[in-house]
Amino acid sequence: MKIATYNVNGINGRLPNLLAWLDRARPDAVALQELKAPDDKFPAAALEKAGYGAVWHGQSRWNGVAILARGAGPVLTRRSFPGDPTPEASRYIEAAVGGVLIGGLYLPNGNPSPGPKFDAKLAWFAAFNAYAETLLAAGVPVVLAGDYNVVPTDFDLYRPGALDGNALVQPEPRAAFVALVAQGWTDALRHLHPNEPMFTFWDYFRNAFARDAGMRLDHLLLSPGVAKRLTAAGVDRDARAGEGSSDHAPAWVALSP
DNA sequence: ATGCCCTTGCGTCAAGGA
Repeated sequence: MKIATYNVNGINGRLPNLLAWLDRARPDAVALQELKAPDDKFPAAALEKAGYGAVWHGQSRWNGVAILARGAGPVLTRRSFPGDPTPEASRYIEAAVGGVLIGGLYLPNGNPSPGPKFDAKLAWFAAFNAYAETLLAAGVPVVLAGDYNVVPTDFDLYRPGALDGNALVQPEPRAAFVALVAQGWTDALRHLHPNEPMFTFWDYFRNAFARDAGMRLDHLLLSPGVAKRLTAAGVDRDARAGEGSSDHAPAWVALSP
């Protein structure tokens, strides 16, 4: 079973890119972020035609998350999590696919830092960590997949110091990510690739992708039972290279049955 | 210190992104 996370940066504007990647990568389940589309503009018919059922939580212009499942409908469990400080923003969706509970998240960016947006990021992160702990306590197979808007360490960044002052690299969100993983989750890409950066995002500015001036922002955290089934993990960089691509690339894990 | 580039909306600019 292959599970991916992909910040599409506008699902309608980049629908051809998304469909082409689905056709190549054939993931069984996908968490999507930054739909930038309200619920009634979600391209359900086009995805259905491509063989994917979907549940979504849209919002006009910003945010927006969805979960896709190949050859099936994801079984929706939540469109926000208990304790979400800003449930009016579409940043979480959760569904069961193939016996795995998938939490799809889009954590607030938090810039500029410091400031109210940074404070809101930390508040969202703290509330999410509390919810994640209840998922672990439930003992069910879970994958928390999404754009965490955190560069966990300097190794996850093309040049240490390149983002000084940026909300993505501040000690507080980094500590929150460490605390989340410490609950018992496995950071799948880092676990299987301890010596490669595994970037998932490259700025549109300054020819960043060609220079490989990237960062690792998109993560798949596995509950203990799922982690035992982990056989491979990667980033589909070719999806970032194409014309009209998102500034993120899909990240994925493969699980044994 | 800021812009670079790119998205969406009822819009020919603003706001958010990272």
